[in-house]
Amino acid sequence: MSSEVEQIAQRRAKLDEIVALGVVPYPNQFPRTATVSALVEAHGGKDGPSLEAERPQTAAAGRILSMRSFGKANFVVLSDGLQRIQVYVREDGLPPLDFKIFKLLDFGDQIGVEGRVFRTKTNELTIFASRVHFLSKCLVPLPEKWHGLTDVETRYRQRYLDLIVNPDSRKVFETRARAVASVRAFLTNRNFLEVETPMMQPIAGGALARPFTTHHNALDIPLYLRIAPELYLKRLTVGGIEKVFEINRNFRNEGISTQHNPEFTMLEFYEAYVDYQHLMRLTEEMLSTVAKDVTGGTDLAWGDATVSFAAPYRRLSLREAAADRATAQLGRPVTGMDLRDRAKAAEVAKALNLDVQKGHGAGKIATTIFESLWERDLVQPTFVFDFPTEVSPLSKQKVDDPDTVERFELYAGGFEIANGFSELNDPAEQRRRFDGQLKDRAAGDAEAHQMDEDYIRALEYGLPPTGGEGIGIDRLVMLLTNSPSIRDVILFPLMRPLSSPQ
RNA sequence: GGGCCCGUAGCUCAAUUGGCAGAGCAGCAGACUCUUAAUCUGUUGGUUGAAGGUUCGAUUCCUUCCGGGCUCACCA
Repeated sequence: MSSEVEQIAQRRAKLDEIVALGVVPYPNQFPRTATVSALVEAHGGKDGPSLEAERPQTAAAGRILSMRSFGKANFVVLSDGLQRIQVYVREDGLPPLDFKIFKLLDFGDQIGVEGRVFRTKTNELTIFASRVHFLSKCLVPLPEKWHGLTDVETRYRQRYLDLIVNPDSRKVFETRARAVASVRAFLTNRNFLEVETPMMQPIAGGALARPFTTHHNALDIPLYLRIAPELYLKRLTVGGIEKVFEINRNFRNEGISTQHNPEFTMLEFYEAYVDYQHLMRLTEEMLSTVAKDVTGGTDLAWGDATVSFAAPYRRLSLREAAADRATAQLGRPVTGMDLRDRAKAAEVAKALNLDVQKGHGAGKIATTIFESLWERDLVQPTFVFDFPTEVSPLSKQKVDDPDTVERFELYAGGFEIANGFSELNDPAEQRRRFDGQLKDRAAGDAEAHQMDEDYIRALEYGLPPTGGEGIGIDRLVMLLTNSPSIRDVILFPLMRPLSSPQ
């Protein structure tokens, strides 16, 4: 009998036998003296004779990842989730009760082991067990030791299984943690203050996206899960926090793809008295530093390519770059100036088989043309700068060019990973921009920005010239870990719930 | 939401033109006191994602549904 149900029954019966031996089935603690990782770290470089001389004693604990039995001699691979060490269990090496317990163990069980560290004849670092303690039962059969777990659905739905049997998965999340720590250190070292602003907001602002809605009972008001922290962070800049950042979740009620999860982690930072040129330089410095901290270098493997995060990054003017490629694509001259003219831009877009909607002005069309012709090819880090004002309701216009804002997006790996701009700090102009967004909204654009009177009031107190930027942490981690899907770098990506059988 | 593809034992995968649902690992029983994908002998385990349909006969063909992957659209 060895269907899953039957194997669970067998394992439960073994647990009962362990209890019958007088053992506490689920003990409350185990006093270990070292983690498996610490043992590997401490003794991994020592040879057999030096370990024989030292005879280091240890008490370690972990999950059994494989068992090789020779009857009275047995080898067990023990894991702390990060590293693995072999345990040698022989009948004449430990108390009779411990050996009885050992014989009732299964692949996947949690045990504690006391013993000394040595090397076997085959030079494997090993704990020679003098005691074996039962810590917890794995009642459900685990995936196979050799092939591991490859079914992506199960890996995402039961991430714990993925972490148990696929060491590479654990490495991704170790890397993710180091990347976040590196970003935090980079900014903190430059006197940025880390803050936390509302995740539940009465007006979901700071980006163009559809929010999730919720409701507060006591106040009886609707609330939105934030789509960006932007407007709150700029209120803090008004309040005199000249360098501020937040690393936290945003929520957008939109499609799911290999590059989109409904909740995702964003870094946003604001620095007073600087413009977008400064932000681009700071970004180059930050990302090359993070890449080095996390991977040891600035060259990252990305599929078949290598992405270099060494500064400086290529810079492309949005309209000029779009016009260049449109020229090549259509075999006739298209200029950046053409893309400022609604009729000409729409004509070019149609020639490129792009969808042009009535409400879309020249700026939106130029942006669409750029994305369709360039985005996928931007594998090496590239700043795309000088966006149309029309698609940038929170960015500051260029002094000599009101149709263009001081804004950039950073692309790498073929997708956008950052968005930064000189912040619009003129309250009157901000009100005009919001009014323009309200018209889009009235025309049916659910992602258009809402009016935020409280934010305008804050601007009326005087926001200094400020540069602000958001960096998608999940996408950055995708690049740092060579992960093709955002779900590979999010521990529990959103999945459709499995319907329970009636 | 559209298009294409996938779903077989706990895991990884087979199954010829529509003709008895299989293997390896895991499990179970046994041998084995330095193995490491241990080995050897024996062995259990299936509502082939679900429900219908066609057929003498369906894992295979058709329909619907459920779940997933890639991709397009949308977005970061």
